[in-house]
Amino acid sequence: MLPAMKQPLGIKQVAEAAGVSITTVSHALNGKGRLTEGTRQHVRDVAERLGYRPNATARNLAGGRTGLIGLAVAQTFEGRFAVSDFAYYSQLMSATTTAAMDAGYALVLASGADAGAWRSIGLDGVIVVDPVRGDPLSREFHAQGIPFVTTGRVPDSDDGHWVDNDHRAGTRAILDHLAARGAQRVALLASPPVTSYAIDARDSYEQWCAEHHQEPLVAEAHDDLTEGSGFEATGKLLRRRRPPDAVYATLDRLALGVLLAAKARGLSVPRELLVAGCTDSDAGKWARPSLTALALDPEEIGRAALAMVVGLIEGTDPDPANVLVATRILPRGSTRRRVLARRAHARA
Amino acid sequence: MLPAMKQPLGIKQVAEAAGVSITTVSHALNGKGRLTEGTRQHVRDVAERLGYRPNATARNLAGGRTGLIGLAVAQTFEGRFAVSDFAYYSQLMSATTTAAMDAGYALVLASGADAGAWRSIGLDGVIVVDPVRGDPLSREFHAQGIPFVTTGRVPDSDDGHWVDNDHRAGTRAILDHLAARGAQRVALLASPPVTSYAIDARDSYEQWCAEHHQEPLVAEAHDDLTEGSGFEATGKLLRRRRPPDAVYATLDRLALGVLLAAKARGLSVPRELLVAGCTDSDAGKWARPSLTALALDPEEIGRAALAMVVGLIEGTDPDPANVLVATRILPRGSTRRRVLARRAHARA
DNA sequence: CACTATTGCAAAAACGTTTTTGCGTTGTCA
DNA sequence: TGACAACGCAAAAACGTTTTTGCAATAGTG
Repeated sequence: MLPAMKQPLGIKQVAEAAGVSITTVSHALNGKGRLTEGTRQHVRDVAERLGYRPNATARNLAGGRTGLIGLAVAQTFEGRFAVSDFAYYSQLMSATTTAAMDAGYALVLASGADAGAWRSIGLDGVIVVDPVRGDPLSREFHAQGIPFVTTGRVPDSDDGHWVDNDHRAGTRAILDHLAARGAQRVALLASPPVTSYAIDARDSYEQWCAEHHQEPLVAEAHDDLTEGSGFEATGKLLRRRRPPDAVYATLDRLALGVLLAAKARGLSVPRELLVAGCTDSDAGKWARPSLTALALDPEEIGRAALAMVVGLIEGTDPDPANVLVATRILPRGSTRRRVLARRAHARA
Repeated sequence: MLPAMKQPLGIKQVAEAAGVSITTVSHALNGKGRLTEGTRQHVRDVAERLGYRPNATARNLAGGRTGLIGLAVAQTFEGRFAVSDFAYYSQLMSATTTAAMDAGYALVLASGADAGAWRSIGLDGVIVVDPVRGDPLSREFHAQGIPFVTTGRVPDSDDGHWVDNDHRAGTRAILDHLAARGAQRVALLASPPVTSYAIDARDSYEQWCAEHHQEPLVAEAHDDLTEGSGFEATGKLLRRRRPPDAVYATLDRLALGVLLAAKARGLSVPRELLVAGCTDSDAGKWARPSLTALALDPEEIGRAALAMVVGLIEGTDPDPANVLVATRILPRGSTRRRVLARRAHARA
């Protein structure tokens, strides 16, 4: 079968084959203009027979929109688009993609590593995930006049459109949970305060400590935000003269590191140390003891952010400009204090 | 600050401000044409000062490319883009995104649920993940003449460009591993044979059984491919008159279901039942006993697929048209048979 | 010094649509 | 039957770039 001299199949060819003008073809296929149903159907048939697909780029140029929404993860690690490293990101991305499709948009992915890479893509709007202080991505999109919504707030700047987990309430709730399970001295294992969630957790923690007459005890995970960092940071906490009897880690992977560190030092969880982490994940569910989590709702975050950015794009100014998504506590083994254990603790 | 009457900032405005033609602006910014270095720099300065960003859509229309590569997951569940449900997909997607950025492309995501959604996006190429039998997505892209690469082969059609895990070799290796740990009667817990990996695993298993004079024992996970399905299917296996003493599940989540089922029946893993799963995941690492896995390499798959589709796009016909990526076995607790256990088994 | 290359830039044609405008033709009503 | 609206479609102008072509002015050559 000789491949026919591949002449481009455009609206012009369809018009010719159907014996009408390109205007009529466009109108017929898009349901616009004034055409007899007969003409409309005829054109549709011809287009179908020829297998015509309108050129998306040309359509975008004429229509002034691309149907693309960007999803940029601001917090990257060594330039990699490390979505798979955190279940939260995976779920957020997945739900956002589904929501975007439902709204007639497609999602374009990239890391925030270089803002320039975004320049060559025509985006109708953008969702910036976990913006950092003085976020370059947000600046870029603002400069370009592209509507954008952030997931998490831009630190030191409360304006703009954003969707966020209610970290303040959540942090207080999980600290209350730990206290209710007998914790007398809760430490915070936190990521560096470059994102709003890290800042919120820290602030709430300190406030909570003040209210509960506890001395704040904060360890910061350096390097990456993995189990290794959590392990290391926990080591320092436990070597203190007055070690904590509970740790709340602001990320599940850090919390898993706490479990490992406890095990390495022969500390029993939850008997001698209560552990809770933020963000639920499979790993936490399967760990032994299973990890009590402050569950965020990345899927709702994604859906809300998408709805908001679509609102911005399509002109219906979203009101309110900010959305807080509720969190909930999933109590599991790592904070399950048995009667026996409680007595043992009381003696200590 | 009154917002200035927002006149569009295009190449025309830059040309006017710089006192040159739009041709010169285009040439200056793209490093083409014949211009004095002075002119070139002058135009660049003006463009910079005005904050000019070329319109991506127009550029695409003129240039005939969009810089977009689609990533379509063919196997969807109830229309959702369920990337986050499987670590394999998350990692594949993440690595592919990074690779795409490095190659100067951006990745567009969508589920394979409706092939039509892809029509309105101008894609230079597509990666179809885990195509199913008679894959509608592949058909669509083939019809549109868009270069595409599949990750996993299209069942019943070995042609086309594809990248795949070496499931045949991997399956044999993991079965050998189980046999070496004392398994006498290995069952296969498989997903429905709609994708090439499911088919490959099944074929290899049956072949291996024939060679090792074992009666094949296949259970199929219905409904979804989650722990629940694995649990249920395992129940049926274990209720047989001659139950298996080892199970290989073609998906990690199914394998986790096997662990749960064993626990529910009071069967000790690995002493009384060996368990292995395909694809490594955090959950498997943290499970107790930890799950022996046939680790795939989604990141390499993603990178290879991306390189291949870029090759197709840019005309350098990729040779070979097919790539097999090696797998490796990660032996963990679920197949760790101790001396004592082996003796117990020998007696049984 | 005449003739040809080369240089530096501008004009214009593409890219493939959508949308606005325009213009005959037909139908309606007084 | 004439005026006017409604109808059915075509022509042409956008959309904002890139790329090809063209044309002076300058430099190089015999």
